[in-house]
Amino acid sequence: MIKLLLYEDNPQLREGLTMLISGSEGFEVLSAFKNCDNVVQEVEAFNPDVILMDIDMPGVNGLEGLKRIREVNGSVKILMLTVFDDNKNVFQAISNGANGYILKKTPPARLLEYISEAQTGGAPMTASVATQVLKMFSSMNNEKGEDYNLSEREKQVLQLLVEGYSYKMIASEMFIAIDTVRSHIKKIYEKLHVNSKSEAVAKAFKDKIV
Amino acid sequence: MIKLLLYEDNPQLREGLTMLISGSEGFEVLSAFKNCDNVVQEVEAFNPDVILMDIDMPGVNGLEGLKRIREVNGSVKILMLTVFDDNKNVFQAISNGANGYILKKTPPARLLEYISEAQTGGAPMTASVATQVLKMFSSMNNEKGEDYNLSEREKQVLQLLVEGYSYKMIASEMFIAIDTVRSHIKKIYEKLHVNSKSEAVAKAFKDKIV
DNA sequence: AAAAAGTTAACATGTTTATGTGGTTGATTA
DNA sequence: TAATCAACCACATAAACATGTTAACTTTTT
Repeated sequence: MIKLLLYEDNPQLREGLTMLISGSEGFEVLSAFKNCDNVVQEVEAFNPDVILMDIDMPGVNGLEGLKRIREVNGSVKILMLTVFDDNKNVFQAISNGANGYILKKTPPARLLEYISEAQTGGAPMTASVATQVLKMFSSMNNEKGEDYNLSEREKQVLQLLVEGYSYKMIASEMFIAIDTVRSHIKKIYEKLHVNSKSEAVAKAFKDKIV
Repeated sequence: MIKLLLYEDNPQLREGLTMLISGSEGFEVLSAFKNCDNVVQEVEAFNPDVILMDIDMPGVNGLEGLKRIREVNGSVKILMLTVFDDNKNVFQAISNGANGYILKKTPPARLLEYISEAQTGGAPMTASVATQVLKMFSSMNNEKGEDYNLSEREKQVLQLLVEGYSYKMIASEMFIAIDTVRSHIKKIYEKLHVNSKSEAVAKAFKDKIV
């Protein structure tokens, strides 16, 4: 039996969702509220498995409610409900520890699946929301223009440099002579267009070589 | 009618998926291949709407195939198929422009939905995969844990170290004696719990001090 | 098969760092 | 007011690093 709390300001939708969920085998809505004004106390009192949280509510809204809950409870699953797949809200919700982000137009059967998935550790999200997430993900990640053509061995050496190994330690770690380490490093400097260990390490991070 | 190409090395699964998809109203598998060796030519020849791409294939695997397609075609929708929800592969696939990432155990009916969603611009992913994505998302966005209590002056020195300045250059840049630079750096090492320039630089990046 | 690139290694020379010990000054805090 | 801390400076020594040259051998590419 999955126990839920519901936060939704629209009375019709609140009633409808409660009826739908509580009327389904294995689901029970413990209580439903029209805003998050006392969300912390309510969550503590009812100790639900999953919370359905509308984003747009008068008073304390869903994002703020999410934050408040996460300050005291990191384990309850929270599914955000919204009418839009709004970029900004999605980002906010994810950063604040929401477990999923689904649209209100989600068909009832699917909604119940999503709740189950959230309860078992999944992060259900509608495809349109996932699109936003993926866009953000790839935009904030990498551009990594140059390749630098480091050979395998050179990458290994650079990796160890980054980890703070001295030439001597690298030599012993890689079973080669210290002079060979020097050779590799010289080559690395040429390829990265740097001339010191620190610069190489910095570049390795910046350009995500390691 | 959604036109698909299928890449999957397992003959049974390949046949099964082809039968399933082509046997469904509104879907058509144009062709199915057991590896990505000629993926670019095939995609150009068939011009599909959606591509189902297995990750693990002999020869050119799915991730490499994805990359090759994206080099010449940014619009075709590509859904990655895998048996696991493997962290590393998910990351790779997303970075390389996959439109969705679904598990092979996905029930047939749901698979068809996913294909439709991808075709209309969504990014379907199973809840378990989404969990990985969200974890990565919030981990790369986190605030630095420790503060390390670096003084203003120490931060400046560290900043210059990261940029590859030698002690001498730092001294002249900051209008202080080289021995003072040493003092600062010693203090920095203590505070960061490191004992070499490279480690300090690496830590500066990792913990977003600079 | 020839050319190019990668890996290994040695030798030499000068520079830079890491580390220790010592100190002065001025501002903040207990 | 005494103590603490940040910022400053100096001298000394051993270790680590940067740079140059040379060269044998292997693998990959052309």
